[in-house]
Amino acid sequence: MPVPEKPALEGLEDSLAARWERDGTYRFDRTKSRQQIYSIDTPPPTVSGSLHVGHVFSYTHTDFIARFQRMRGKEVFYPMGWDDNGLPTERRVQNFFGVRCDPSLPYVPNLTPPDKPDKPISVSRPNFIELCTKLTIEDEKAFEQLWRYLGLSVDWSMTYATIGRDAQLVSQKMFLRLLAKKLAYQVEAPTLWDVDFKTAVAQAELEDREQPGAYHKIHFYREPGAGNREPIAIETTRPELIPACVALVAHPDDERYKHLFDTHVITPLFGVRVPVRAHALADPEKGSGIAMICTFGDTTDVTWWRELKLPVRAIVQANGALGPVTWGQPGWESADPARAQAAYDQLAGLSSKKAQAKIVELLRESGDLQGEPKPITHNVKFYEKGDRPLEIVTSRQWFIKTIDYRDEFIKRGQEISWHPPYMQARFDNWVNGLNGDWCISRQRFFGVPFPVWYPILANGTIDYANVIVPPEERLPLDPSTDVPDGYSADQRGKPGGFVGDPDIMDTWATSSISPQLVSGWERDPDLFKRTFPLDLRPQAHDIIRTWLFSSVVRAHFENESVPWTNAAISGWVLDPDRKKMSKSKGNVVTPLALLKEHGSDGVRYWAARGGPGVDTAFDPGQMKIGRKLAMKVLNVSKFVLAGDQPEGKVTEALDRGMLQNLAVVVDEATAELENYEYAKALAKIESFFWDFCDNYVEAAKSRRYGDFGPEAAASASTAMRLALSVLLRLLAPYLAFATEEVWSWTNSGSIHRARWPARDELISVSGTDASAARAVQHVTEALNAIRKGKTDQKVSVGTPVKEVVYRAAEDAIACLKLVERDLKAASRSETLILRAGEPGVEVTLKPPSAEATGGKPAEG
RNA sequence: GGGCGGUUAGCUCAGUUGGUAGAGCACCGGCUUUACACGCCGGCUGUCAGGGGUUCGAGUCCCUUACCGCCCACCA
Repeated sequence: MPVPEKPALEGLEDSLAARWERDGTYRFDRTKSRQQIYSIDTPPPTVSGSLHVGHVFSYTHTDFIARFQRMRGKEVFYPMGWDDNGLPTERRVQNFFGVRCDPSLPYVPNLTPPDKPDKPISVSRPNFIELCTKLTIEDEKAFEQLWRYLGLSVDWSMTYATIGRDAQLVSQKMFLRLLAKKLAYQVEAPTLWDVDFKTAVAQAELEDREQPGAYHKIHFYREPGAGNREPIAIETTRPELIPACVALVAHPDDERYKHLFDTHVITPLFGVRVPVRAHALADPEKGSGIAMICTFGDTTDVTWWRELKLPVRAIVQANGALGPVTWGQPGWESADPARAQAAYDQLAGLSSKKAQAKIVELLRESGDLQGEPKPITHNVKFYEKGDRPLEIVTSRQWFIKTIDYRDEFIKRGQEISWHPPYMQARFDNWVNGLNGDWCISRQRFFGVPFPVWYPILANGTIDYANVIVPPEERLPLDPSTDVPDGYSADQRGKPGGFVGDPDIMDTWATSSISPQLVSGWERDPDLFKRTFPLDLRPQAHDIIRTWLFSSVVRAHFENESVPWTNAAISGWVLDPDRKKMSKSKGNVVTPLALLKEHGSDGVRYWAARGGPGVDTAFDPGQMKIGRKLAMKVLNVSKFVLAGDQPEGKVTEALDRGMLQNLAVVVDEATAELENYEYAKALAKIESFFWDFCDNYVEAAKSRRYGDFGPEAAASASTAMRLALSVLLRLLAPYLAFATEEVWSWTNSGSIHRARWPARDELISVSGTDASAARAVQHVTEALNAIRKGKTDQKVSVGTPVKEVVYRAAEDAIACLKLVERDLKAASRSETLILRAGEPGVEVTLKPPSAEATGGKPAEG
């Protein structure tokens, strides 16, 4: 392809993306050995949302590394996944199709949801999943287009979906392996619970939100005959949980309450006899210093309940409302059951919030509320996607063991190279701060089901202790539709029959197996051998505690290995208020519009300036600069490559010095990129590139035009072409489009499969004499001084002048003698005098000629 | 309360093992210069967050304070 007359960036994204696809430029060659392969565990973006500028930022970082490794000669394994699993998709499907999932229904083949049903229709879980797939497939196409336009060098023949068949297979198989090793277990226990989604949630999915609340001072009483009848004042923010109170607790050293320890007190309204206990977690400074333990108000209650071995009196149901209670029954003993019942009946069926208002009335009437509630704001735990505070509900859930293995996880963390290194501390902090095993079951529908069933005993109760496990060959399966071996379908739900586990796996339980999923674990042993453990996990820092941690757990238990050897943690994109861009309102920029406006190379350049782990400001100004850089690449390339330039030996000092300096840049940039410091590498490359354009090319230009004969010209053009070739390759990971465009003018293959530059290809041409390298630096200084001399006299730097006298240190002058011809030509002076001495420059203009004076009127 | 990161020119950020403060943008001025006006040249701009210490010498090392961001713990 010839050098174009007017090179342009417009349209390169579409035309080159199409060419890369046609030529299979990024196609993974799976015949290469593990040594030759560089494998990436790409994060699958959530397709139910939309891609934002933060995604563009971090995915581009991965692409820099992928392109660098590919040019270094590695065969890059770079798949892309779609996270179409989980609650966001489920909610969208419900609204879009007007359906609800009912796992008890059988699968209906070829189900089409009606247009606009009046009320949601119920469908089976497999049908629901089909609809999810149908909806997300469109999103995935749009995402792929954006990634192609941005220039991600992904092998698009290797995509996966987190709800896909393989993802289910791997998730279920790895779960059964954990079960067999007793690393997964189920237990009925208090669990953090979202009352709207009606599902358990994990520690990692919590967030705190500031909420208004109030301290209520309420009265408990000592048992008759156990001392004075003065009420004991307890401060609580959740008076509605008084009926669930199982004890009071104070600090063991608290003198105010020591006399009450191991005595009993009576709860207000309900007359329940509860013990007073001592526990170090009770804070004497807080409230009245003595607290109510309820089953369960918060996680501290759970701790106390467990450690003090207290009974359960649970009142909050799965839907968040207070459930029915018959007072006087075992577990609900009361000194006055009729009174307790009368009070409780006014609370039953109400949500926590409404029950609280009601019980305040009741307490006021009975005189057990001291003063008025004192409003406060406090942090309350929420499910990160939820709308109401979490409750703690006792339910049967699946767990993966983690707390007993914390030390092993920390050791795995040490086997991973973290980029930047300090991110490892976040991992260590999280692991050391774990306070319970990992709850992986969710009471939702759109996700990977637990592939197990339970027998139903003759009396109709479910025998959870004897889990029915399928052979691995049957996976993936859905226990709500599939039937366990040895049973028939009509035995489902019947005494003597079976029932499927109704739950699905937590989103992190399924996404944590992405290393095994992409590498073909247990499905493609050949691929697995060549890619696992992977070389790189790129991801953002906010999900170290979730995705990164859970992936380490799974690989540790299944593969006895780390899942990958490098973790590259990218920062966030911040808006001008220093808030995370994707979270604050009204600042989300459509990525495609951004790419169209500034060009993909412009946006890639901006992304490249945010180093690993560094939160970076959204800055269109940087994108403009990137676009200018890309444009400059096109233009200087046009100059260097256009026309028939003579080839020959590189003999001139200026040329050899420039190539030597470039060799240093190659070494430095390579070292930075090997260390995942793509931003630092770019800064060095870019700085050299501009110096090359503004100083070297300017100084060598006259000679290359042939002003000093063909051999001198050949030296210049040969050196320039070599330098350009190296610079293009150094810039290729960043400016994927502009560099490919230029490369195509003189090469047939893709620059992205070209060899990464090495110092040898430069040094073998330039030699290594230090004076030549220094001469280039001195030429730049001299040129700058001479240009300043001209600018001071208000003439263009291209103006021919009569005489230039340049003075500098003796060794600088000695170097400049080597390149005197070039300097004289670039300064456009009839006479150039180089002199050792105090640094300085004198530029003598030509006397104004008759035509010049006549043609240009003097300033007024 | 614990941990991690940050605070350098109006803005965005570099500053490797301590050795006279840098780049780009913005701003101002000059320049049709045969690759490029998406260009070229020049100029202006700093108590390196505050305080203390080590040192001949600190943006850089140590201590400390403040502020910003994130993570965790606590939230009766």
